Amino acid sequence: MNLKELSTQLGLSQTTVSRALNGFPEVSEKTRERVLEAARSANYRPSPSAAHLATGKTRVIGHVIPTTQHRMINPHFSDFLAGASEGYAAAGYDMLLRAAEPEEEAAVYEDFVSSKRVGGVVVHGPRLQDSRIGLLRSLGLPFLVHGRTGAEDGSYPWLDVNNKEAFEIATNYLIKLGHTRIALINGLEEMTFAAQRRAGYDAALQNSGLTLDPELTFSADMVEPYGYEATSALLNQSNPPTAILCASILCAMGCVRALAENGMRPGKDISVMTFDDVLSFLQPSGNQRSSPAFTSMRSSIQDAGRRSAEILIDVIEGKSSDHTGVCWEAELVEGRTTSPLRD
Amino acid sequence: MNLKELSTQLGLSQTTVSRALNGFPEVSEKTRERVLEAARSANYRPSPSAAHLATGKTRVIGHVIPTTQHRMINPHFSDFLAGASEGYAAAGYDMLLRAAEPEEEAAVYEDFVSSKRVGGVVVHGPRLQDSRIGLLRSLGLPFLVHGRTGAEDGSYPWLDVNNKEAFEIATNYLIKLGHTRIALINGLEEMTFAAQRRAGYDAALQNSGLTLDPELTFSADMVEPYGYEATSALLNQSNPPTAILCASILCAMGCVRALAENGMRPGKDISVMTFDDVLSFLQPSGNQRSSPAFTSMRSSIQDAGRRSAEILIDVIEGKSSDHTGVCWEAELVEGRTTSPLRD
DNA sequence: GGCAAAATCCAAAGCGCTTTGAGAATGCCA
DNA sequence: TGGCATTCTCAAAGCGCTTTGGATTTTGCC
Repeated sequence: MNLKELSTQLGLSQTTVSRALNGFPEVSEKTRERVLEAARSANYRPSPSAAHLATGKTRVIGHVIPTTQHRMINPHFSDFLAGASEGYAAAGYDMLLRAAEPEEEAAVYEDFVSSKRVGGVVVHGPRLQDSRIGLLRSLGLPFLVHGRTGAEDGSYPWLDVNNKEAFEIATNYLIKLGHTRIALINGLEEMTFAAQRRAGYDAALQNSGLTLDPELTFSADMVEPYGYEATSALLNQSNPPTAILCASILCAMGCVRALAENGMRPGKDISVMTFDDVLSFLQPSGNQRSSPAFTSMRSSIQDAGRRSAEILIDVIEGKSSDHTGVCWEAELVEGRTTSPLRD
Repeated sequence: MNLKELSTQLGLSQTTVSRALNGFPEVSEKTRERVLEAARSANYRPSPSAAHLATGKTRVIGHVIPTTQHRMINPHFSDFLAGASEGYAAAGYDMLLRAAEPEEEAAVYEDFVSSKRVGGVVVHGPRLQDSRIGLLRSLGLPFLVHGRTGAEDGSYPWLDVNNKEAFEIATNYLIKLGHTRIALINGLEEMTFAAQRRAGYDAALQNSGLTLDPELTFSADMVEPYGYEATSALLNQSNPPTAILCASILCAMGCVRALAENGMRPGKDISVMTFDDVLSFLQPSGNQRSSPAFTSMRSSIQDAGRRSAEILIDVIEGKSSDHTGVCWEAELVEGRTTSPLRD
């Protein structure tokens, strides 16, 4: 069933039917009703390709999946996508995914533009210095950054968590509990989010007059085994920390695993705090209770995905161009993995 | 830059240029070279929408993301997608994602067909009785099932792991170690994969003359807190198991967490085995070693995604229609979480 | 009742590509 | 050198939609 068939069936022109379906004012309410009803019962869907060709607009948002050498798929990334896809679906948009090596990413964006495949893209994992912003701007491809670059100047749309503030709060929380040797198991510090977290951690320590011990800080991809490795290394030190701050709940789980192997209980023998992206597969489902119950700074990455989708669509449709940047505050959640320093 | 511009620039007709680009034999090698070079230097990309309109074919594969009430995004799902998107990218295909409530899934497929959005779909999470196969067949939309339905009759393409065999092997492995009280923390048994795993477990116990204790088996979504809950419940029983078999490494991690809280060490005080989908974010990255080192049945879900993509593309392009079903065997990996039953 | 204005509706062009059916150029042989 | 079979190239139609500019009908008002 296409427009032509539908319109002859209705005894109307294609113009009128198209206008009726797209909500143009030139068509009477009565006719519109009749058209909508016919379209519904005939199960008519306009062809997105034809519409794209005619209008130059496409209701598709592109995301590039980085395929690193380790084939590491960031679960944070997939939860973000899940949220975003809900946002898209609600607005009648679709999500297009393309796998690419990091060095191919620029070529993918160029391909998106010259083939007119997508109406906009979401940039993932921004770095302090990120050439993608300049590229996308020069390509004229609408975009939204999940996170920020280092030199974020309000000149492009982004959605981010206030990572510096979050880690300053977390570190201060541990300091207030009496801890002075606080380890940081951070993400890759070339990434803006991790650099900001580091800055928050540093600031809190300095404001309290504590010294930064380089032996207590780690920086790597936030996977479970990394949390395990880093914690094992910490426990082997001559003067181990009394509190550990993790950048992701995945690291935190690896951390707890290492502690358990060494007979240490988080919240009793040592304090553990983490940033919690509310990853879906770590949440209790159904009527089960009990999560790891970490003391954490919490901000749902899935919600961020949903909101990002909405903002980007607004940008593409020119509804509100004043979205330059949105910053969310993380929430402090007190769990059972922290306690005042003993003796 | 479009075809028309490119062809006038070359002093050729659109036909010739199109044929040169698409590898038709009617054009001389010399001309083809010239055309390809010009296309490259002009950074020309044909419009997928226009090509779609002209040919009726679209190089896009659809995936439906189920958005359950718990907003649970299966990390197994996302690792599969990561693999699949690599397979698509290699063949010049793209992946289209659409979020939908489970009950909307059928409507999404109908929409895909009537709007001609995709050239095929991958069906995720097949159940023993699954109406989607019949629907897709009647819609004439090419598809591949990741997994199988219960009544798999070789009449549709699928890629699956031999789950029954895998869990029979795993259970037998534990039995050989002397265990007789073996718990199963399984996935949702309405799903085929979980039902098959259950069947393998049952078969192994029966073949060894062991009795099935319903108190030792659990069935739910495979998230970490579920593994924790189930294990906690098991440890509270009057006659707790001496071995636990988990359906996912996520459950296994929850299981180990519960054990640790109760002062039990896997591989020492109790044996733990799991199915390992080789989830990327649990793998050590870089030069770190050490994973949880579970004794496990292993099969990479990311590889499955990649292969699924290849098969589905073959089906769509009519290259090989004899792909009715592909069954992979899981590999037994001996880790440090199992040991012979003591006393 | 008559006329302008408003409300409806329509034919046709065009988006960028593929592909059919036919024409021009080339090579080969007698 | 002429005639025929190949080889290469082309103009034009069509895919399903939107949108311009114009035609037709209805309405409002004196």
